[in-house]
Amino acid sequence: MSKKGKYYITTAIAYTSGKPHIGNTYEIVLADAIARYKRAEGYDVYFQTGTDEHGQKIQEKAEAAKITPKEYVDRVAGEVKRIWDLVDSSYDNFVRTTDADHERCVRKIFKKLYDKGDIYKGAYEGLYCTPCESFWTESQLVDGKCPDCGREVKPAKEEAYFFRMSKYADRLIEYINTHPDFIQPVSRKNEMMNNFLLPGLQDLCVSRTSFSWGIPVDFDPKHVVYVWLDALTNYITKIGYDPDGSSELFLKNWPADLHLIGKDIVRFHTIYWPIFLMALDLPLPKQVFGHPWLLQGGEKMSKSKGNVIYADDMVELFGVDATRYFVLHEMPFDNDGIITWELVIERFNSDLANILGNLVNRTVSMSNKYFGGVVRSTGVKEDIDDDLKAVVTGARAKTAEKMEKLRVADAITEVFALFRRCNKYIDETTPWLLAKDEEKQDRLAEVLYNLTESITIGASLLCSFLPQTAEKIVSQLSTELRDFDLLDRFGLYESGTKVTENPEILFARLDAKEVLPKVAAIQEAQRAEYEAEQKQLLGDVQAEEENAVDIEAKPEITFDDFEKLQFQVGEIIACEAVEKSKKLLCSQVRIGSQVKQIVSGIRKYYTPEEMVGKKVMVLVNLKPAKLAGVLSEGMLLCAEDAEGNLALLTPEKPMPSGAEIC
RNA sequence: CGCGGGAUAGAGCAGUCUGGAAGCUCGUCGGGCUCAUAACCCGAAGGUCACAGGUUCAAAUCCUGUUCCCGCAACCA
Repeated sequence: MSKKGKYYITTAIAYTSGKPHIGNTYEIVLADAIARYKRAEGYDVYFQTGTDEHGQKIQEKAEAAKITPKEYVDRVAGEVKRIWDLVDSSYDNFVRTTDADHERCVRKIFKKLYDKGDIYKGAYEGLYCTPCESFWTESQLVDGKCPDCGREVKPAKEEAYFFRMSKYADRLIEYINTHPDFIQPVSRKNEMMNNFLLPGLQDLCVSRTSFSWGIPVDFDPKHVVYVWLDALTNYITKIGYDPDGSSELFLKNWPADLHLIGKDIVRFHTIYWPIFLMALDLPLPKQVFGHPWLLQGGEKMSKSKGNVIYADDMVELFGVDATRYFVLHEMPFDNDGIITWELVIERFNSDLANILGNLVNRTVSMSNKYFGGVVRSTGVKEDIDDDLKAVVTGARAKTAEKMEKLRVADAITEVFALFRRCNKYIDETTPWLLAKDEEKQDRLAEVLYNLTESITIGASLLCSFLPQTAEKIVSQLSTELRDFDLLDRFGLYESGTKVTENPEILFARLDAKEVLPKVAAIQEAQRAEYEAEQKQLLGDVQAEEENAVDIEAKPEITFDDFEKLQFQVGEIIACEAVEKSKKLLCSQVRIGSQVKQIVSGIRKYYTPEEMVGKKVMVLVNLKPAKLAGVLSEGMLLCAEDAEGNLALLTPEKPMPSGAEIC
């Protein structure tokens, strides 16, 4: 086969904060299908995946589990790799950001960028969001909250290193505009341009001192390298990039042909990553594809709902190839896809069992029944054969066209169109009638030959998507998967070959009534596990000692300033949760002779029932505002500890409603 | 008026960029067939393409407005 050149494909490396679910697993299967397909087409493919193992979140998780971060990531990375192997992914390299060679190279890269002046040392005074590991400026905050996750940000100051993003912004904009295929699907490109590039890029803080689980900065070891700089560079470090001289593998494979990632991290891959590469004087990847998500019945998967679907559960119930088939077939191109157990069963039965499995089975059975298993080409053709042959020999081109555009779901549909055509051919030729006619034995043989040949070609196309099944099929036909270059030719199946005598059922039909109870058991176990985890977390919190709290001091105010605030005792006479909101309670508060409606973010700490009857401290003259669409005419005062737990303030002795607080 | 995405047959989706007879798969109903895993093949029913305007010879597709849904964000008052 003629070599078509190299093809370097990567998935995002999985963050090792927990076990990946089917939505995460989808990415590796998709990448694997593309990698296998490209190999079959004759490309020299290098397929890299792995795990992203640094960061504060992991450090915290490890502490919670009372093990070292390394032990923690070893455990999770092992789990990730196990699942990747379980779904038959054919990666060439499974990388971990804790690998020594990666760490060494990241240090060098950081140093190089520092020496070059693209990274400079500064002091960061700003607001920090712990879960996102991100600093934000006042102007970036949306209503005082982290614009990424919406959680609290804390004032923090640290000495830090910054990357001059703005220096490269114009070049990046130019690149994106002149390379329309760079960001796929296109809708994401506009998002990046409008939201980040055109408004202007800020310099990015690329080091942290607030935790230690990361790669130390070479020349200033109390800093660790920002996780994204660490993670993104795996695409080059792990194929042998080195500022002091790169390996053959790197020189051959870079730039990457495709970074396959989830749509949530498009920003990092199409803005920060290209800019880092420009700074290193390296070419940019050819394409970044931000794939959509699989949603469980239209909802996001969450453990608390017990609706998370894991690859190993699916594999156990349906098998590896059925799992691969579902995620590949059901995932649309740029909108989110839906997965439910019912849909999986439906696809399994109608496509895998009925269309494909049954076709192979009936074909092999007929060869056995009529010719003792021997498949012979007799050359007794009829016009009706032509359409079959046209469809079969044209399938490769059709599939290739879809794959070229990364339309993997459509590509697999094309392969199944071939099998559907075969089923139709059986009806058109009615072999069972031919069998009854002595004079038509040669025609019958030719029909079965055509079918066997067609299935061989179909299986050869299928092998990128369902490798095990493709192998099983050709094994039943006593032949081998055929080279892609030969798939537009009909008639290469060796005449006189004897197929298997007892064809194994490829996919036994499933009965939803039997499968769904197993699903229910899985979901129940998940909920139980979640509750146990929550209980333990709660226990840990309670066990913690009571800590005094220091908060940042505000500027001194005058008595006149204080006089502007009017506080009164209010009695809560009614209270209900605010719909469409997770945190808010809406209370009717009697203050003297008037009643005010006040919305408070305390749902986590008080139920509506226990609120009623309380005498509380109210800031009365605050300008009314709408929260989550509900009018709020004041503020209930609370004390807050370091964890953000809240307690309402109430008069220490009984006081009437409306009493002034001064 | 926070940002973005969406609304096409009972279900899941394509088609929208580049206007030109509403499509695919599943399900339902009817028929055919019996080699096969109650599988396969053929046919039918089922849609005012969310709603209302507009542009056009022609709109699911372009424009304007409205409603509803979903992410994210918001939500400490």
